[in-house]
Amino acid sequence: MAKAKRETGPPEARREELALAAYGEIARNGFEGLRTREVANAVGVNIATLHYYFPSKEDLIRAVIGHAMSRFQSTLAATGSAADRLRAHFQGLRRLSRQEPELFAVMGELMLRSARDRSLAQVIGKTDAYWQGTLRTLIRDAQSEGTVPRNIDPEGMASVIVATLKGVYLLPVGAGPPAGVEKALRQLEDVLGLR
Amino acid sequence: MAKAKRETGPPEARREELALAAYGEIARNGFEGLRTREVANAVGVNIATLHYYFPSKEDLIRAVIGHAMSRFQSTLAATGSAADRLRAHFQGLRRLSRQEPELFAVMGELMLRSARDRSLAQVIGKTDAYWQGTLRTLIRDAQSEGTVPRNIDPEGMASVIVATLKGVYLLPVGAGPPAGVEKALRQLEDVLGLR
DNA sequence: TCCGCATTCAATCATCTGATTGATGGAGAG
DNA sequence: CTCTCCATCAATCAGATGATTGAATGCGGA
Repeated sequence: MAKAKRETGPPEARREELALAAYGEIARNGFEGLRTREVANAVGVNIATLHYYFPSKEDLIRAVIGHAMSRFQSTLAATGSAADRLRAHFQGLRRLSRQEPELFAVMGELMLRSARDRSLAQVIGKTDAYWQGTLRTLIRDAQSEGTVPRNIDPEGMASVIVATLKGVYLLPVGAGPPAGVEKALRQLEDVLGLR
Repeated sequence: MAKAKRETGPPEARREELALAAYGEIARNGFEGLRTREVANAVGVNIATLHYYFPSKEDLIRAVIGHAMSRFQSTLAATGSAADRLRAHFQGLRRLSRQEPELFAVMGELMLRSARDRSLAQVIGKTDAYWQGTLRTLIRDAQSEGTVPRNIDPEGMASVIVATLKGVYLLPVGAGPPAGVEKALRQLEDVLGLR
């Protein structure tokens, strides 16, 4: 259209490029090590240019949050029986942790930071509630289908699953071998009767 | 006038005071917001004095790590049957999270940082292994006692418990109400037949 | 009393870091 | 061709931050 060529055009690409670079920077160095200069450098751009797109560092961080959260929401999409969708969820997280380990590093940083950032806490709280609610429903449905044992409380188990996945994926202990991860996941699946 | 009299007990007192202040600072602001000046201020001491006891910021952080880890190890001490000791462990964590919430904030920071700090990762990895190992043994013993169901894998369930507790306590979502915490803990206790 | 040692402080340094300013090149409109 | 923005850059600022220096202050021993 006539005027704004930046709404969806190439200039928007630069914006995303910068947000992406910041995302990677946080994954590698945490918020503690996030430097605007490094972000600009990674894109091969002047610091002033970064501030042209993001007036302040906080604005840049907001963009990173948006990116991370959107990446994450893609893990609950699946079809089939409730049990199948639960299996798919676990499997999807396994795959995601292999293909995009940075995402989990960033999510961990975001969760910790949410303790000191009200607006961030709100964003995360919402995603969290949706996640847990979806799991609760899936567990309940899977009980109706006869897959998940009846003596399990959907609400409580949803809490356990969410907490376990957070603990396993967002707080890595031995940087390299995800041995404990698989043990925990398998045990969860066993309790749910998914194997 | 003469210099104000210092309240020196043991020569280590000032050192601990500073480490404690840094500990509190990290609990409030995270590593991201740790400033040596603030730490010195909190103790009412000159920055140079801080550097007299801790040549570098890293040295100060090491001391904080030591303090946090030692505080944490006190949660596994208990006597009685394996089931009782498991119950006591959960109960002890509930109490600790009420009485020393800072400890969990700091532990969360440490866990995240361990991804970028090899020596820290080693310290935490050791504590983690000990924790998980103890739980595994307790679960196995509780199975012999007939409390915990036989179909549970002690190794896997220990992983689940550790991960769940980390997720629940170290990655707070809704800053205030620990509603989800209690749900998750109860469900874990139910699965273990502890209630 | 004098000396040495342990502590502490005021002042300062060197750098880092987020942010701003003014100028420049280029593409499209008239 | 010229005028006008958009995007970008080099240079710079102001404040923060980890660390150092050299000088006090007080205490115990010789």
